[in-house]
Amino acid sequence: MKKINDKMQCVLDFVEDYLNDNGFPPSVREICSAIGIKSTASCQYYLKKLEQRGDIKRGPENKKRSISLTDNKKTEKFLSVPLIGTVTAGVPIFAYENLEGYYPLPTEFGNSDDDLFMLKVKGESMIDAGIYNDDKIIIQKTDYAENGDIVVAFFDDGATVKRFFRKNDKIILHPENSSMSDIILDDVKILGKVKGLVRKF
Amino acid sequence: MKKINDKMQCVLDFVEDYLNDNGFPPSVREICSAIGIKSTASCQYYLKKLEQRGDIKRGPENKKRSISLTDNKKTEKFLSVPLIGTVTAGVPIFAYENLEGYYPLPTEFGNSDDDLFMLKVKGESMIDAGIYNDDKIIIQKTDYAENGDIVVAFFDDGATVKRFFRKNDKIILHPENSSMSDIILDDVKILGKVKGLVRKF
DNA sequence: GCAAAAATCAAACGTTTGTTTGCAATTTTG
DNA sequence: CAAAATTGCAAACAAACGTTTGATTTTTGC
Repeated sequence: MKKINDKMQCVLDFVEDYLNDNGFPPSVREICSAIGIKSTASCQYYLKKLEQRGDIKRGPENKKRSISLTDNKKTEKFLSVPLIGTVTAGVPIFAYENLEGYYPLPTEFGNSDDDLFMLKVKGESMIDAGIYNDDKIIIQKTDYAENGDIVVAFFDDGATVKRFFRKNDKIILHPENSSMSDIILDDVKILGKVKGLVRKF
Repeated sequence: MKKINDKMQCVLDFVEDYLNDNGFPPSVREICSAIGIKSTASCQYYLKKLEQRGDIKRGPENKKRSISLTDNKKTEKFLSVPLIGTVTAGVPIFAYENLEGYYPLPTEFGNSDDDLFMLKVKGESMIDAGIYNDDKIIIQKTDYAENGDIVVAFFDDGATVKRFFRKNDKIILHPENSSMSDIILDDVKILGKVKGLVRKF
């Protein structure tokens, strides 16, 4: 009884697809007509087996459309991190206008998506640290940085990615690019630390 | 009519939670008792408003439990790509033992997860191309490559990442690292092309 | 080839559930 | 304050749906 056969797979596939397409589960009769069986009893028959195998779960008796996928079928946990478009002076970073969408990330980057965001890198100022133009960097919100951290800081009316140092009461924003020079400031607004990046070739 | 008020928010929250907990949507009456209203008509009233605002979607008339969240609420679509641990000679790459888990990726890397996999990079042979040790690279399965592609090839009993060239009937696997030299072969088994990477600092 | 098991069906039944209607209470607005 | 809009209720209807039963067909194992 542990084996899965064609029809069972059909039912399972259909339920998955239907859920993906509609956001709610199919009814028994919808499954019937989808996989080409004429009796709802046959469908029940398969559903019972799929439940026994642990592929699906069914709600309490008589609840309409109460089929759900079990965890081993459900997509694994992941983070959904806001991808910020442009950073402009004045407008708060996380204003809706700046939001380009949400980006899925594995949980290894954090436990909650609350303190993470992403930013598209413009420029070559960090190429020696392996951060290239158009990379999407993953940033953990914080206003504090330690020496050597790669940070996103507010500078010159926009966000900039640099390596951070504090020396003799001055802040040094160091570009990892031998053709560029350090930015030295009295104070700086730090948006977060760079925790990772995603690149598309 | 564009504003959301407490009760509407309650309904919306409940629907979201219910969907998360059960995998299928609540019925109108369940919403009623959850948020403490006694008439199903009142619930319809809120559901209609939420639908007008675009927060939820409702299925065709009379379909039971056909509430779904709209895309701005739904977790966006994403890919679930297998992350391969070690590549060993003999064992098929996609053997279960080699599978370290699944990794979420945005859909910009492909439409289906079928032809993608990921690999953890070991070594420094591609640092000049911005691929570092311990990076996770995203690979599209293919056995054909064009000049200049960064490929994953089977070489020396394992997978190696190199830039690919074909010249005078020879295959050149070129490491992007000035301290390493080209590998020249008569033939090579290509596993795929590198499409992107994910790095964790 | 035959008996047992598995798969499928049609039909009917009772529940759950979406929908509607009409009216009352409350809040907002001019 | 009166009119209008909003919010709420109870009740009843009809549609969609899950479930069950018992029979029929198909497959399987010997």
